[in-house]
Amino acid sequence: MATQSLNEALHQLLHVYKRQLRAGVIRHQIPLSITHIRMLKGICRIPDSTAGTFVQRMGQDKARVTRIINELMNDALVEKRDNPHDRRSQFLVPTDAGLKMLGRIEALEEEAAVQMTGQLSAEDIEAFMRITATMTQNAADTADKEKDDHE
Amino acid sequence: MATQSLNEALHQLLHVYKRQLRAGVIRHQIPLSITHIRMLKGICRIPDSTAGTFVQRMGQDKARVTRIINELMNDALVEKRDNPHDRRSQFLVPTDAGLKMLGRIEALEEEAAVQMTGQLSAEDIEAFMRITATMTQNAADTADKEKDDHE
DNA sequence: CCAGATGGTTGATAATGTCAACCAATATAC
DNA sequence: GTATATTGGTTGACATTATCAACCATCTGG
Repeated sequence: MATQSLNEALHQLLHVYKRQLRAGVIRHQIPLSITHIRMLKGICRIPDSTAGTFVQRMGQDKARVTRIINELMNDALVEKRDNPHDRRSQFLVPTDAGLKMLGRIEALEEEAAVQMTGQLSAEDIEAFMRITATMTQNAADTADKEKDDHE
Repeated sequence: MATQSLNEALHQLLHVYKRQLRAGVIRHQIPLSITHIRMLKGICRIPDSTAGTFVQRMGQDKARVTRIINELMNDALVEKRDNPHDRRSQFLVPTDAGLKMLGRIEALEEEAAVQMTGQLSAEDIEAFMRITATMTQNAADTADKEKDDHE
């Protein structure tokens, strides 16, 4: 298998996917970047969200997670609540405006998925989900292994 | 099919893939970013490369392509040659140093591909390539359609 | 009680990506 | 032959993404 083509295929997919999302963001008039959208979505859907749970789940740098959360708070889309179990940490909850924004985000994501998957069978999509889950796990395992090697 | 999971699967894949490549860049001591690597690779492999052909093939913004080329020239990895057919345009060719760098790039990409595809069958990989080609085409078609709509 | 670890914050920087305005050259239409 | 439109590429500017380091407050384990 040409390794070149796997690498290049991934690059191109990443690129067009992001470009498509950005176009959708404009079309749906969502005043948020892609990462803000993902995070707001997560806060709306997952109870007891904290900065730390996003670091875990999204694999994002905690500095960046903090900044995104602050920007969502500045936009009055989420609020912080005390975490009675750990005063270092705060729970994140959506505001009414955040919940309303979620509706538009869901429309955007539905549309993006439909566009991406046109002409693909349900089997193909399921295979894609399974294969990308494996690839993601492989890549994450490699990174963890490296980190451990450095320690 | 949960549209959320397709979107999130793509985000996570993009993220871990890039992180893995960056780790590989460090490990192979390649003093280039991912985009510089892709472009140098393209220049080494494809005759009559110009800024314009990269814009076409990689779907990248021409401003960015120009900047990357300039940086590769500054690093003495590529050179420009006159294009006798069009004085606006220049052919890009690798230098000896660029060709040597290609060897390391190929090692990096081979390793990244092997890591990503661990535990996947040849059929899975082939399915992945086919499905991502369709998705990339779908997303690109959507973007082109939109652009036409605006004109 | 205290050293070490953890959750989160801020500063700084690099890479990626886009848009706009521009110039030189080419192509097209008349 | 010439004016106009288009194209290839350049530069300025800015936003988003991503990371690392240093730090503070708090928690954990011995």
